[in-house]
Amino acid sequence: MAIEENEFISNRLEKLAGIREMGIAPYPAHTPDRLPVENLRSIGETEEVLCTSGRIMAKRKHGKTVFCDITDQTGRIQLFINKKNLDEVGWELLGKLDLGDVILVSGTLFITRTGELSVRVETLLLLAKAVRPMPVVKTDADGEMHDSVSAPDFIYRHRCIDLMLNLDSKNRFIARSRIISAVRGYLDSENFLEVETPVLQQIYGGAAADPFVSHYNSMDEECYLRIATELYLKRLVAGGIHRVYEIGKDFRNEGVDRTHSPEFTQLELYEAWTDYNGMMTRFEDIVQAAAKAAGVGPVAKFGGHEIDLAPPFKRVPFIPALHEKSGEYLFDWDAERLSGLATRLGLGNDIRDKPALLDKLFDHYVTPSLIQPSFVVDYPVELSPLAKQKADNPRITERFEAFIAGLELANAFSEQNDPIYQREVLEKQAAQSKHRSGVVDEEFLYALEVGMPPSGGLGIGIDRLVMVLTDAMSIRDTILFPHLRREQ
RNA sequence: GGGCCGCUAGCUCAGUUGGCAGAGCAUCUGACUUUUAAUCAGAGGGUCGGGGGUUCAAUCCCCCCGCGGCUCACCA
Repeated sequence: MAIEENEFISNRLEKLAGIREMGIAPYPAHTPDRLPVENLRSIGETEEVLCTSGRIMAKRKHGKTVFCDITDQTGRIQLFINKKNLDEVGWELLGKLDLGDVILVSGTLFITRTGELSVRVETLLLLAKAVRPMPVVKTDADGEMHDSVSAPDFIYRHRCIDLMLNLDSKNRFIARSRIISAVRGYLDSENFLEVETPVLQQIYGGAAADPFVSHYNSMDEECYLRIATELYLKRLVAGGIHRVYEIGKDFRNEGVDRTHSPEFTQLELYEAWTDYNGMMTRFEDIVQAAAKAAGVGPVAKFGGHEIDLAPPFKRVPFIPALHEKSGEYLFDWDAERLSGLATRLGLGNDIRDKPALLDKLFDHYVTPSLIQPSFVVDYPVELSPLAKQKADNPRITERFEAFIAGLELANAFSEQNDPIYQREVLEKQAAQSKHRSGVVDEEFLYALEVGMPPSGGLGIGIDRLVMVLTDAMSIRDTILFPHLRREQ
């Protein structure tokens, strides 16, 4: 299929043909040594002939002088191209260059009358001709952007354009990469071992979510994309890898919104000889490391809030907080009464069981107030099938969820390691839940039966962490290629 | 899946109480040897998301569909 034609593309294709007719290869195989644009800036004025390359972002023609701005990953620099400094071929080539073309230039560096460091171009080489035009962004004297690309679907579908033109977006993805790197660095320095567990699973578990279903032809069996790594990582703890983590994609076949993506990146770590208190410290440490990597100070700005990231984070007990915010002792209400309240609040009327109702009501009453980093602790046991109960109160578990800016960022608990209790819970759950077809993960239970040391486990939504640290209002802005419906 | 909003030139967006489709930037032609949102003169560029309906006439009103955003539901 030929590329879609329009005035702009055919225009450029003609120039491309013209360049070929000149005997110039428009996509040469390799380039001579070049300096990053940033290096030229730090060198400043010089009579030495230097070489750099980049994409043409602006072109200002003045007869026999042409000014171009080119950019590479390190920055922008102006080219001063004068007919008298260039050979005839170079000058003819210049006439066939457009915004977006990738070029290589060499020349000396000088400062123009208006005070801008510029390359006095002596040789000009084309490295890649752009046949598709890209939007032009201009910044006026007040620093205001004109014609920036803002349509969300355009940005998500053509991320290459977004990265070229929207500095905020580019910086966000750089920050994301550095955050993940810093998290790894922290965990590695604490002697955690990074592992990889199956993405393609015959039994999925570790969370309550609908999976993506696939089919393995040669085995002729149904399989699933993982929804969590939990049940595999705990087998490793039982096996003696006492500090272990995985950073990877989980897949949940559920609705998409500002804070949910069908494939998202999760860190799960498990650590023996500690409990959920240890996980709070780990979470605080990881947030510190990530914030530092993202260049965020002790106070992060997010959606107009100022968020103080300095530890220790606030502890908010689940049940007392719910009682305080709702003004009612909801934990003592029965399911019917809770359901009535939920319905009146417009929270949906199809929820029947009490724990789910409490969770829903907590979301309504308490979560929006959790702007500053907070650990919601001591969840009702029914909401936490894989967590250990408190020694002095079996109705609640040693579990926390971490919230920042009203976003749930992490979930952690003292891991349940009683194989008899765990089997009961999982079998009951498998029988009731729409998410399981009556199947429990026997290999996971086998590991608990062999014996797993007391451990803490922590899962962190990396995309949401990036949201908080880069002031992104949608999870899609933190994912390079978010899932979109197919274009018709 | 429900509700609301949006879709107009390559990009950002006006607009029409239903009557020849608009601007800035970008593109093309010309002028210009230190400009920087360069400037000046001229030109081209549209299935007004798609389909159907109402009407003398639809980009505009109605219906269906597509895509997107927000929101609700779902979601440990």
